[in-house]
Amino acid sequence: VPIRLRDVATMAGVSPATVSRFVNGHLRLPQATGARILQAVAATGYQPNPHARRLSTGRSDSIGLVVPDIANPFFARLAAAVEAEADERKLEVSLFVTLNRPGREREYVQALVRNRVDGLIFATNHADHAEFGQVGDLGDKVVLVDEDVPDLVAPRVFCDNREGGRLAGQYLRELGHARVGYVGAGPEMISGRRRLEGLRQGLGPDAEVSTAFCSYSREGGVEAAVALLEGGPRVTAIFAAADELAIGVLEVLHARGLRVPEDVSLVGFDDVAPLALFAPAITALRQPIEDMGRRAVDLLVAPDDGPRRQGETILPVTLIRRASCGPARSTNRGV
Amino acid sequence: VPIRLRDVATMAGVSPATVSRFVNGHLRLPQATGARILQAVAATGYQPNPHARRLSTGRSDSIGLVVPDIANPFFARLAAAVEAEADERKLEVSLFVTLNRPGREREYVQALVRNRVDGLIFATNHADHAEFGQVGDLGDKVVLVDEDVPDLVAPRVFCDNREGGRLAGQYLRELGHARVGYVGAGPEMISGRRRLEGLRQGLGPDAEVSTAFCSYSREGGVEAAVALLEGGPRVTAIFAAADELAIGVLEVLHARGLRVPEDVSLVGFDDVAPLALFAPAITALRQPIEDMGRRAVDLLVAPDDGPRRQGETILPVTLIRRASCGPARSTNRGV
DNA sequence: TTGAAAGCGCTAACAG
DNA sequence: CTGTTAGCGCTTTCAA
Repeated sequence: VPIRLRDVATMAGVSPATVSRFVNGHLRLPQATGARILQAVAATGYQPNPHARRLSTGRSDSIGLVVPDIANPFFARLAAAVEAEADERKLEVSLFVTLNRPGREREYVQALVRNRVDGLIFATNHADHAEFGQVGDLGDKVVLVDEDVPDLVAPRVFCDNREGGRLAGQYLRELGHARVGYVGAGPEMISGRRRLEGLRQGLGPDAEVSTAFCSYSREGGVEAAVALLEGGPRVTAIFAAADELAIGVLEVLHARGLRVPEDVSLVGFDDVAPLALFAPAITALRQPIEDMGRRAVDLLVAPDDGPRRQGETILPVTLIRRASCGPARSTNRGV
Repeated sequence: VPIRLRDVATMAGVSPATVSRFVNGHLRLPQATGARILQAVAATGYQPNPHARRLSTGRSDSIGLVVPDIANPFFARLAAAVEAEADERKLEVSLFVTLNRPGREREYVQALVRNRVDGLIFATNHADHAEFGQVGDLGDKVVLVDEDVPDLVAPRVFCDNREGGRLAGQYLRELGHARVGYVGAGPEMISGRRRLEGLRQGLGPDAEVSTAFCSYSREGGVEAAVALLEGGPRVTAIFAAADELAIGVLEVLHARGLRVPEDVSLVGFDDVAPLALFAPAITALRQPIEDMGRRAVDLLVAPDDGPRRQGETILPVTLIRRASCGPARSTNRGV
């Protein structure tokens, strides 16, 4: 039989309201009374009924994490960070996976509006958010992570995409590369746009960059790599705007007998896969995922008018140099 | 302003009870009345308040997924499968990450008992479940996945651990290996015990296997590999009972200048990491994680007395042959 | 068949 | 400062 607040109250010889206030910390009680209550709670093993509490308060003390695919290591690590931070704040996390199913986002907003969750941490990796972008005022209950949703008013947590691109471009330029391929999201996505801009900036005005836009998936990387190989000028290096893309590119390169980095250099982005053990170990920009996840929760629970609620939070990226980039030589077989 | 059931009822000219019954499918209504209700729902955009419903029914229509670490690709993929299956059944999933923090498991059981979730899918990768094993009757509300918790009465979903070990052993024997190292969990864990038994069985009675027990983590793999290298007889092949372990072993091998498979062959387990792209591509037993996750949800929602509720469900594993295993030669440098 | 009313367990005005 | 009371919004017996 479940123990109710009332049972505890009876046992401690006080009213339910007193117990409620006391256990929720809204009330200081004389030593003796407090002890009696605590004692009754311990004796009965009382645990409050969360649904009753939620119905009464209108809060759920839980947040929703929306990701395209939790099997993707990037979002899995984001989830780990979000869960850890939420846990510290006694918040439960509900997992919502979109798998790019249309209409899902609206459902999650409904979940929010109906107080099923107190807030939403929203991560995406594609650009199609027709419905979601249009929802009106979500009252600072949503935080966007990693990718933008145009027209949606909400604080954002991004890594420094532009700087990441710039770092890669600069590094490649130092190695002498002047014809570089970009594999990644197109300008309709903020990550794609900024990384590409950064890449161009880092490479300098004399470099030539060929772009092959694709979705963030291994297949996307394969297709883009093929497109790069078949059309346009030969490149001596490829910048792939995600690990999975780099993996797809690498597969194509391997399949065509192109060596990395002797024939083509390769830079990835995210650094969530065990890139160090690949053949060759892949150089990549590392996103501060843990920080991003924790910060997102931070922002979500911050008071509505707090200073941290506005605009973008940009967290720094790091270039992790491994074996997949080498000097551009005139003898390169190129792509 | 939120729309309540009552508002819809008023608008449709019926009582709240009727609307409730109708929208929950407990009641068939004359065409006209039904249409009026539907119309009112649509017009107002009514969404039931989940907390009120949960309080009233004592169900939450959500399940808890307990994993040691969601950043671990194995559990991330398990989560993806569980979420997908749960979603199809209109079940929400709450994510509980233990990070091996003691006492957590008791909390999750409490969550279960308090109806915060209707059921728990429980995955672990260590053996210490003192408290959890002791809880009494969970009323068929828990399903164990991937690893056992002794003394806990609940249906279990495992991959065919013994067969996995056997397949590896047999393969290695065919390649001529007679001195093999085992890196993985010890006999206190069902995965460790069965995989090792299977390995011995597949290798046959004449083979010699050295064991290095460790926790399921990259560091565990490193330590175990070092132990294997330093103590005991040289081995010509290593069976690592998890991908991460194989990765740790590979790191040590690389660091010591040992070539795979020329000097040592290596077999992993799980096949969740992008093993095909490693140097060398790693041979591994593939677990049917998607099936395991879906089946677990299945079992959880099955009626209490259904035939599927009892005992273990064993799902088949597959040996994926890649480049990390080669013939045992007398010229092997060995370990 | 439909409706009125009680109640799920908790919180928070309000009153004493 | 403590207790009484009225909900939170839904489901569901029970009565009509």
